Amino acid sequence: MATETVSNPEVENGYEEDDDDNKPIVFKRRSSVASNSNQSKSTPQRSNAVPSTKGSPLRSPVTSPNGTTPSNRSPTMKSSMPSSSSKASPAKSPLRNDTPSAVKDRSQSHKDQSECKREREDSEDNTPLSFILSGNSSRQNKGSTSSRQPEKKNSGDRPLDGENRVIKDESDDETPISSIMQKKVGSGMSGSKQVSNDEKKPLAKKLHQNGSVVKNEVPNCKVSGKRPLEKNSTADEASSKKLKVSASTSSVKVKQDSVKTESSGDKGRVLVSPKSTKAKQLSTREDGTDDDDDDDDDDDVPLSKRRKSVSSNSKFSSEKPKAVKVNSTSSAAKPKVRKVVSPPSRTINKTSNKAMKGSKYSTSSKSLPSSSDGQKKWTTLVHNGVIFPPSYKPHGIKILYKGKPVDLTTEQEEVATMFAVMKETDYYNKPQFRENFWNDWRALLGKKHVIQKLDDCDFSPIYEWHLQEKEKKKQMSSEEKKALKEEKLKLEEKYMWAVVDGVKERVGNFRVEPPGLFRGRGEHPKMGKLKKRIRPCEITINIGKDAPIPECPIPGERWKEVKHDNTVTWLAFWTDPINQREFKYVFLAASSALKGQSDKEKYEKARNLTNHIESIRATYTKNFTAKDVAKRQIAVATYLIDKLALRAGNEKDDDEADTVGCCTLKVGNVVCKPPNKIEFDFLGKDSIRYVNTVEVEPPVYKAIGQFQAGKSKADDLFDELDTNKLNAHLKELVPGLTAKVFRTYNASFTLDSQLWKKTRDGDVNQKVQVYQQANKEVAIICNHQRAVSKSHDAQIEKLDAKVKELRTGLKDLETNLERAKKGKPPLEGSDGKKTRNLDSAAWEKKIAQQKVKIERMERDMHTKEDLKTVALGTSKINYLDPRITVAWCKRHEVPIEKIFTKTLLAKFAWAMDAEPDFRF
DNA sequence: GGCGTGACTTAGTATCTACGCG
DNA sequence: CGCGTAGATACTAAGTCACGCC
Repeated sequence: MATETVSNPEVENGYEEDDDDNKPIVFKRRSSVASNSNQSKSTPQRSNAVPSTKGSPLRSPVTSPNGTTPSNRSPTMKSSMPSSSSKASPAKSPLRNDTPSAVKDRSQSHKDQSECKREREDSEDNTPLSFILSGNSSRQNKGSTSSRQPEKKNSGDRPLDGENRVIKDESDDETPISSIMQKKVGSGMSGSKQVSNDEKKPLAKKLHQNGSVVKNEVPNCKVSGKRPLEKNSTADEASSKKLKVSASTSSVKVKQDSVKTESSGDKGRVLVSPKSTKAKQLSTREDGTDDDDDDDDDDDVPLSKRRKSVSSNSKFSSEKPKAVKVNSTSSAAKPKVRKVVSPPSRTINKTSNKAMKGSKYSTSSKSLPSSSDGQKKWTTLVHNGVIFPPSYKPHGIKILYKGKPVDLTTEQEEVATMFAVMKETDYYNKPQFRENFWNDWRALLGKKHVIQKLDDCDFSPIYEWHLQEKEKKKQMSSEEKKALKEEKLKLEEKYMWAVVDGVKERVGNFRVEPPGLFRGRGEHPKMGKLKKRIRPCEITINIGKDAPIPECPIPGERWKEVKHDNTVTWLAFWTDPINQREFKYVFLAASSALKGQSDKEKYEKARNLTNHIESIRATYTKNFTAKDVAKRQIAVATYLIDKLALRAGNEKDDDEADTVGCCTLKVGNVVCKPPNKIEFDFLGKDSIRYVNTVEVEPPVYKAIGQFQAGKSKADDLFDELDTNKLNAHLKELVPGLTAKVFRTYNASFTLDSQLWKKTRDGDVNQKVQVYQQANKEVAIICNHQRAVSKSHDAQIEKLDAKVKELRTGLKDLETNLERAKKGKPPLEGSDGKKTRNLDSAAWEKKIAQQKVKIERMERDMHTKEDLKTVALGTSKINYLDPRITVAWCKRHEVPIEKIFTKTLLAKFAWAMDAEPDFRF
């Protein structure tokens, strides 16, 4: 929603920026630690502990006219705001449930809506529609098995009823890594003024302003970025990084003092304070422009001016003027050279070769490949290729055919084992899976084999054996396990790293996929097919021209081909054995500078959409009634993508699962419900079901009706449209714009506004809850679902039992209080033991503690129930601009590691020095 | 324009790990 | 101090989108 820039106490009271960027931020450490994740996770709100409506078509009760089962998941629709026009329809408060909390929710949601409306009005409509509207989306899961239901959307708006409650233990946190990385949110930071300033302004305006961004442009993660990982990294690596830090700092004109070394505990990380060097360096290097200037001084610049400067600095924005540039990465970039084997990289980084041998990794301070040039992704690339899975060791266990043991060759046994092992999975009984498996296995058995029918095979002996092996493994002593692990590590170590332009980077998937049975999602026509073992002769290696060619790990075999293409980022690839038209690539890990760079560009592109969203919405709104059908379809499709965060929807082949996205929606996926609601029900990516009923603008409603007219259910709704046309159109509006940018935009925008709006004073765990709530909003908008864990019900039951127990205890305490007041001794405990005699005050204290405990546990329970089908991780990893999170953590003194795992910290290294007042 | 190829991001789930609890 | 779990990571499937060719 439009950011309601409610003035934030935190801000006002202030955090102040330490003007001096040089000081690392130190967050207060609170004492006890145990602030467990549980608490941090729990959301205060309780959603009716409701029974999941598995299976039932979920509709948002409110929105769906027929009010089907209230679903836990059905997001309440917040309002069906028409897109650009600011006539937000009055809150329709579609609450799904009327539990007391829901009621509360509703009122809150009304409020939010009106706020939202107001904001939108003056905010030039930047609120992602999806956020505003997706409200009542009730999505559900694909499969029958797991009931993933969509969450109600409104939740975020619900009052965090537990928010201010003080919870014992919760206040503690350890000293955050973050603190190390963050800038102190300290005193009198100009930012605070700016912020409050900001607060009065419509978001849209703000968005054009904030200048902090510039500083945040930190393509290079090398510095702070990698620090967190060092903990685990080898000495070599660590040293290399340190080197790099210094190298880079010195190589660029930067304020050196912004680079800090600080140790957290004894981890000894090297950190860069927020307004770091990196940013400057990078920006300098990258675009050849030097942001430096804006940097620190920026703080004195009114926000209003700042944002502009940002734009001129950020790649994307700079693109604006020149259409061409915009696309830097994509279009402009790749073209011609792509296929050409890259020119010899001239500079060979000698150190890197050495480095591979395990010595030092001196870091070239040079920069990241800037993808703005589009073509060259690296100059030197050194790596050791890929590692292959061990060859199959036969176990000799025989399957039974019509009750009798059958001899199998090693190869036949291997495949039989793949199947046997899946005995307890859903796949095992799926006809399609069995058929595909049988076809491939039969080819190995040969036509004349004793085994003629899969159904007559009994694989349980192998399955039993498999279970035993698993158990054995589990029973190993921790020493044995450790030894095994080390051995594996030793074997793999050399494949884990690559040196890119002199920088040691982790390789993502350096293991060649082992053979197995294809586990396609949903009703995939190829499920169960044998994924054969990949041999070296099928693998193409991509490596620097002057780097040593990795030795083929399988004796007597060789690579298919060795290329030296520096316009691509893959290190190796092979063709997918299941789909010969596709490839499997080996890339660098997400923590690499190369990935970080493109990640940052992605977010900048989305962020730039803020500057155009208004006109885009105006355009499509105008075209809802266009004469030309194609034009109208584009308008409506864009609207849906914007409003509901739908995926583009490329065409699919028959040999893939039958799923759709926006452009491929079928007439039957959409039902018009007068007067102007549309019910969506389709399988999207990964065959995750999307069920949502939304109110749309009347012209959209009418248009959809027209698109359906005279067609059968299986026909394309948008028959004049495909993703190419849609994206071509979007590109006309804003260079570089494609359908998926809207998802990123909506997700990040939502997070940003929710955080600004909802964060209140409180302890860290309460704030973390606010974050999670916002994260959940996003997950719901994007329809990120997960299967309910097998043990979910049991866990809830357990918690429930505990709560009951606690309540009984509470009663006893209350009885004893009464007795104490009357001067009577306490009753005996349930265990028959004598209870200590206490005075009233002591009993009261105990009662209060007990209540807190109960509330906390109930909250945990509800959160668990609430989130059982919502996957928060996906959006965090892929859609939420980490700078929003970093800035929020800084503003509110929340240790960043409460939000990001170690891996995510490494991945988002480039974002770590975002300013506290960063706005998406 | 439509289609196939290629490269890269996004996705859910399987498996591993670390941590709190009895 | 072992056990069970939740959370983190690994794995790989399934998307998006650009390009080049016809």
